[in-house]
Amino acid sequence: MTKSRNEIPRATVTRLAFYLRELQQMHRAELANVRSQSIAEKLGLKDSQVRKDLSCLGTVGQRGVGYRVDELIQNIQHVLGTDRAWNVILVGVGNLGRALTGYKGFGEQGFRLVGAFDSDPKKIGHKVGGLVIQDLGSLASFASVQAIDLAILAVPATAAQSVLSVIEEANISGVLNFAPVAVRPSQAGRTIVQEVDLAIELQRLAFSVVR
Amino acid sequence: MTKSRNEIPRATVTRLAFYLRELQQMHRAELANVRSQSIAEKLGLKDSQVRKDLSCLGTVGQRGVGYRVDELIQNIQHVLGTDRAWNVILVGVGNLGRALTGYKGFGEQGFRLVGAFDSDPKKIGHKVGGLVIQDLGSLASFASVQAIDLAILAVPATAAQSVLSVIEEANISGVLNFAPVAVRPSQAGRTIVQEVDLAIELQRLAFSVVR
DNA sequence: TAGATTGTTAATCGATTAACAATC
DNA sequence: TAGATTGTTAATCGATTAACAATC
Repeated sequence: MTKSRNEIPRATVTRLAFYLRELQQMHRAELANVRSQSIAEKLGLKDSQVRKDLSCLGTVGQRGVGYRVDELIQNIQHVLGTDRAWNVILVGVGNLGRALTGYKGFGEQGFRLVGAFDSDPKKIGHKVGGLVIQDLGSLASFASVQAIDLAILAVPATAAQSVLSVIEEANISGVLNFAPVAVRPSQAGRTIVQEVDLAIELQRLAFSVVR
Repeated sequence: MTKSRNEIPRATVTRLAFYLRELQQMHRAELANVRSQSIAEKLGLKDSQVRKDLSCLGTVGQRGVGYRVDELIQNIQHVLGTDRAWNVILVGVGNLGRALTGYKGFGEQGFRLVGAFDSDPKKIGHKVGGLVIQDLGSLASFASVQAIDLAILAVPATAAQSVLSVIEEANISGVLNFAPVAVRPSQAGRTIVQEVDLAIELQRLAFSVVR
């Protein structure tokens, strides 16, 4: 079978999100049009790469002119699924979790932080970033009322796998895992986990510097 | 020209850092040996992928037995360059920056946070994570005395590019950029920048969930 | 030895790039 | 029209995988 029209390569998806970031900035600067070369230069890519990626959106450019910034933004958001709001909860209100509740970037891309959970009784009831910290035990009932799409997992490594089970049982479909351990969904193929490890990013940088 | 023995693909470098994380956990659990299949299962990869990656280390496995955990750890750290300590500074003590000073994972991988800088006079002189916040203006002189290897850039998007110039002038060779904007080193090829964007990670997750 | 697991090959798959016809 | 820039092709490059001989 040949590749369907709207199957988008993972590498392209990542770049589309970076294009979006630049385009939103251009939009704020009131630029109406942009060429593939301008985007490419900002991100250190080839212009042909940018055009190839953008062609996945279902053709929006004008030959001789370029792309409309606002149209591109809408198209990318539609492909990424961020043309609607996503309800997100934070699980684990430690050092990092606390910072994430104040992170502006999530809201700007349509991710609404609507709940915060922890298992430490000393934290429960206190507020963080405008949210009352709730007990992990009430996650399932909360999720069934609130329609939660995603969870940010920011608990210690030792707790990550078992907390993931709780998240899975609450029927949350995606997890962004900041815990420095690989967690695996128990039921095959239900919850999607995306790993983020800040120390690993630093290691990748270190490697680049040494070479 | 054929590929040199110690050129390691970027994709492999990233996975090696993940292997390292698992191996360190196994080491703490006092496991002496490990098979490629065990590592693969934990991370959702193929065993042949793991073996291929590990073969970049210059052969450490024993047929019929597996790999020695401690040997593997040392080899990966050597390749990544984290078999020595790295001096890191934080630039931008906002919400996220503050959390990063308390992030244990950096220290565990050999990254020492040795300085914190901000341009806000109200913050200067105060302490964060055991470090006195210094003025951005004193970054260059601090770096010349302290031998700084890397900088974590956690300033607002609007400031990122100009602060990068300050970092470059201080001869710091690598920057981990958390600012949600692409920054480009001014002098060609000197400072290496690695982008991390937490909102983009959430967008990638959203895409996976929708598909 | 028999059983297990690596190291490596070759095939396949996916991603990047240069080039240029199409066309605004 | 002339100039510019897209959209797309085909070539190249890089990464993944199955399979199995080598060997502990």
